[in-house]
Amino acid sequence: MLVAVVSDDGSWHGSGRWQDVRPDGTPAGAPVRVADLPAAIAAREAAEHPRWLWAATTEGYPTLLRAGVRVRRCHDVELTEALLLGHAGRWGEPRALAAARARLTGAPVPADPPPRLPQPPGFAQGALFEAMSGPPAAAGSGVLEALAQVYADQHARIGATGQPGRFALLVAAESAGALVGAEMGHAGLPWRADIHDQLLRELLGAPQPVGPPRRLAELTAEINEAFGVRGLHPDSPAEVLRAFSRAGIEVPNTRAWVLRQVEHPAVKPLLEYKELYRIWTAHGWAWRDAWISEGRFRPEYVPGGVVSGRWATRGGGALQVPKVVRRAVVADPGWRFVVADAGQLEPRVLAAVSGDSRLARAGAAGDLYAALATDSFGGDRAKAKIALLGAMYGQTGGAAIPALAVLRQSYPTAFEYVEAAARTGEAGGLVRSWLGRTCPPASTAWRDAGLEPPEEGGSAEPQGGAPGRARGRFTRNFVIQATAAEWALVLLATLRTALEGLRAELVLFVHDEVGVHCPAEEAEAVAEAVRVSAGRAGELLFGDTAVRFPLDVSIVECYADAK
DNA sequence: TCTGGCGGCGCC
DNA sequence: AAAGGGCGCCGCCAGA
Repeated sequence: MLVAVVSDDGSWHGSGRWQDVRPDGTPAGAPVRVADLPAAIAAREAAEHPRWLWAATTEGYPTLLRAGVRVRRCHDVELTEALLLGHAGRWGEPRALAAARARLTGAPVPADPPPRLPQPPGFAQGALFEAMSGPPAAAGSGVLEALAQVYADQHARIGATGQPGRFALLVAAESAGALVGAEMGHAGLPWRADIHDQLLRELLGAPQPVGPPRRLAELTAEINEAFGVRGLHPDSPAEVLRAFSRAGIEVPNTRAWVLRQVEHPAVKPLLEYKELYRIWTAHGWAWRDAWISEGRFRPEYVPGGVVSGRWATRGGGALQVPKVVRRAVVADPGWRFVVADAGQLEPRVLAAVSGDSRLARAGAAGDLYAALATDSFGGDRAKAKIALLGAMYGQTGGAAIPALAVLRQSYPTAFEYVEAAARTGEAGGLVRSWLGRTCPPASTAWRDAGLEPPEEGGSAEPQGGAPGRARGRFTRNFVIQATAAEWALVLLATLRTALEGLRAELVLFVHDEVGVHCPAEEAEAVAEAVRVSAGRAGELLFGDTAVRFPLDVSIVECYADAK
């Protein structure tokens, strides 16, 4: 059963209405008013586990979670609309429920509300902020009708895609991902502020009332001494470039890998400075004070926030936590982390989607690169790896050239799969993931490249030169990265279901890695659930394929000890 | 003084 | 080992 649901005032903790809807989107009963939305949803969820049809998971689900209410399934109209618009080559059009309905009725299409700003928990979330942002778009009368009407239309549009079964799976996974994202934000990642402080002091020295901590100040002095100057700021690329120039060394920029090739006494302290400076500014004491509360790091996840379908976060940098800082991620007493990451996910995805049976046979092995090396690269694993990475990312030079030639020769089907995606992109066309997520049109890429977008109707014009090649690399990678993201999303959704009935909670999801926080006695069961879910994800996406998707699973007390 | 673009680096 | 694809975040820097 599908149940359209809306909050009367958008708060999701007062009254609301719902209405049963048939799978084709036609109403299956009259609207029903409920006085206490969280309580009513909880009761109905317990009774029958309906699929909840709502405008956007981000609108109400966090509030429901705070009220202790979880749901098993939903259909997120906004995320689905974004997928369908993209599939139709209409990337970037407004995706909110109100916009989707306006397109159906011929009314003027309202723009989406601007995305919220990054906001650490507890900051300005009171009445003032809510008053400033106004009532949510999905409140008020007519919303139930809009939900049913737009759902029916989306149902029909999914059916009209080239691969309706796959696209339906994508829509279901995207909605499930939205639930997981909210639940992970609610649960938070266990984070020991005291250990964080201790490791910052070990790395950086004591924090100072004003200015950088002791170790950074020392390194600044060392760098100045090495250059024979005073007052140089190591964090100013322009000043560092000038200092090297005065020393007779011309470098194109001050990136770490460039400096590593330079012989000069300033290089060593500069490299150490960069590393520590990054930790201080991005994950130092200020970050900890803003983002850690009650022993938890609660970033705001944005499922589908990246064009490839990967998640993004709003504030907090949860997907870029430096490895050294992960020592602060410690399970509660008596609890463990089960951390699992997919090994060699992207080449396995290429093997599966391309239908290259020879590559798929290699993908059946635990080490795909090694199997590939034995098969065609004379046992040279490094060369096999370079070949695959080069093919997926569009590398054109260096050591990749001979490796790519071997790949083209021995695995022509897989090679052609990514080549075709690159050609399509360079010609201004669109490519799709396995389940049907579609890349943005070329005009977007051109804007990103600082060029004028093409004239109306000219989006299929080929674009030569560097921008065209850049778009070719983008579409080449998109078909792989977006499909890998789908595999991970399906794994996540499957795992979420498998964890029902346990105390275990999903607390971590980083592209191809998941983390579950659970009582120690549940750890083995959780580890097994993750492995089973990975297998299921492969089957759901690719059906009968020789390719396997093995996981590295660790049971640890500290995240830094995973793998 | 404020702001957008960019350099640089963290993660996958 | 590097470069190639995707991001977010920070501070610098030049221009309004």
